[in-house]
Amino acid sequence: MITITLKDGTQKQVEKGTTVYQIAKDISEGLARVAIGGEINGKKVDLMHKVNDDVALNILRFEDEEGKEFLRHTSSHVLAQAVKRLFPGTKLAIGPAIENGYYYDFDTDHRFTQEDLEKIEAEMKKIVKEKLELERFELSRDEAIALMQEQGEDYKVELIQDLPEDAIISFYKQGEFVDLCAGPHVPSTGKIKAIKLLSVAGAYWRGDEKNKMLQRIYGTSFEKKKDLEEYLHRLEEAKKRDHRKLGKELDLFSLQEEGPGFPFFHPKGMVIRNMLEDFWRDEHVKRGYEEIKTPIILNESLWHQSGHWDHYKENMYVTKIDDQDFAVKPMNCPGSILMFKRKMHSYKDLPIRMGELGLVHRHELSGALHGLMRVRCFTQDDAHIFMLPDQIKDEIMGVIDFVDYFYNIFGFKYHIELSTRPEDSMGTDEEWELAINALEDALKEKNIPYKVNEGDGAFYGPKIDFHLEDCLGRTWQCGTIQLDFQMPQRFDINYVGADGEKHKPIMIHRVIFGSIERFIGILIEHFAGKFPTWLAPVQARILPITDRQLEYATQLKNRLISQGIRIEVDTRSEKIGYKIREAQLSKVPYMLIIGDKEMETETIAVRSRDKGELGAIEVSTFIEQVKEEAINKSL
RNA sequence: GCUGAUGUGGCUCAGGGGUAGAGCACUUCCUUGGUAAGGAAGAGGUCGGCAGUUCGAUUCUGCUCAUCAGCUCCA
Repeated sequence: MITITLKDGTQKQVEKGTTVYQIAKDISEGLARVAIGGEINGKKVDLMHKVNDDVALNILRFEDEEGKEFLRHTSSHVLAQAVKRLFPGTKLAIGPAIENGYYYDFDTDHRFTQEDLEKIEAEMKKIVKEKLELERFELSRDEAIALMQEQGEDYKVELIQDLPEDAIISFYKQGEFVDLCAGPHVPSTGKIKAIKLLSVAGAYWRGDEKNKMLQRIYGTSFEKKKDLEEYLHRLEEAKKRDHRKLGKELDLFSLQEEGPGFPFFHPKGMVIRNMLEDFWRDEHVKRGYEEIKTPIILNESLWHQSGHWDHYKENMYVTKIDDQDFAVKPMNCPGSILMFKRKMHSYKDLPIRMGELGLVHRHELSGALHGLMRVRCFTQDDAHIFMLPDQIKDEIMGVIDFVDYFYNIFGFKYHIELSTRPEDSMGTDEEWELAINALEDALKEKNIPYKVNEGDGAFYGPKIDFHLEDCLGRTWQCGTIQLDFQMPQRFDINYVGADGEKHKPIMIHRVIFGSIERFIGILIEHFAGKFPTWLAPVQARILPITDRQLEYATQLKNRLISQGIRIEVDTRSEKIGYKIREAQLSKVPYMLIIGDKEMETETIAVRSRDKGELGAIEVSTFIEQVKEEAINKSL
């Protein structure tokens, strides 16, 4: 007999080799029906798992995130099984559960079409109806390889060969289908109640672009039909607020064939951009930053000195001027450093905080371009802080507070990730350790939880990344703080210390928006185009009821413009209902309706985009309200 | 860059080997209507670009460019 400690602390004696399913069943009949697996000493296992030692067991249920993951994992096997049934000879690669679904990679000469997806989905539903039980079995390495070779699964053979010596090689079998898999799974294909295949796309074998491109089928599945419907609904909602769609509809920006990845900002998009930049400037002045502007084209020797030529050249645009090589800047730091070098600095001057809204160009792969989120030229709201070693922590914490303040203005939640030294990097181990420790210390002192991304840092230093969460729960990397001991050495920049000797300052690179272009893209989706009053390209639209009010409308417009309110007049001879509809669709925060009544009493009938009719108020009252809303940046 | 799909008036899309069509938007006229679509007429496109097949191509083929989905990469 062995002892099982359950999550609530109770203990239970069971026979050695008892399955998790049996234990769940013994605890309660009802639990066995909703259980899909367990967590033994923190490791996830399925119901088929046999318990052989004293362990702590936590029964996982369908409603748990883990439960959903098991279900998606099994679904990927069902997908593979369906494909094997319909397209024999297809070779299987890998098929994991992912955040909202699963995928499976296939190698076949047949090109999967949309119709194929429908057929495959139908076959999957059949497999679900068959309620095939999943059986787990283990094989020795040689047996495993032999089995997979027999089935012609070359990719699986490769996977097995790469498994570590002591790995347990397990398989799962459902009906006629057997797949190499570590598990865990749900006990039967019948547990999957709702299945949907979403798309097919190419993916490299093992994620390496040197390898063969396989075909990847994406799908999702749920234990309840309702959950699937909700998920599909959420996808629809996300589509509706896609910044590329809204950017076109609201006339904010565009991308032209003549400049792939180089966005055009329209007058209305420019208003948003300018408001963001104004806000950015105000806040930086308050925090002791100085603003600079450096050129976008600089000569090759600068980029050699900075290390970009060696580490970043594939992404740089180069040109020749008077027979000399030049490059368009992909980053702003070298320019800032030249600015620092223009004169001698005393230790008393530090920290020096230099901000720049810097336009950079990067040659991104054509397939990576995506609206405003991924472009080839963008403006970084960059700043470089030059400081003494003992100022590092305070400066980093200052930036963290700054970022926090900034994101709250827009109602964003965020989380933080710390990236460490990449393979292609400069500097010594000691410097990297010092830099990483400085970032970690600041985070710990602020008591902020963070995730570590090994090897994901910049080539000159580690970084803290801020990942925004929008209202649909999607995340976007925006702000980053990067610590740099390299550039000051490479450029030999110095300050004079209290001892009268030269010393190397330490440098922070940081952005808050990340790129203004991307940030605007995120804002469009976050607000679904309904910008708060302070950002709205048009804050109010005057809607005259008849042509008799046109002249008054123009006077009113001029009055509001002189008060700094962004305003339009709809002068068309249309009915008021129609004008309201259009104003609402263009997401203007306020509609100001004027008819004979309002004209006589010098009032306006205000209709809010979000709250509907607000009734008639004095023009001066409206002006005050809008001004206040804009100043407070109310959401 | 790779794999697949797409590319028709400002926008959303239909069509199809014999030199193009709808709705919305736009212009003009009628209507002057009080909180999400009043009516009529008009203007607007070398069907992404370049070649090829054909008596004839926007439609078929090839190449190319751009976009979309994903991979890779990233602010």
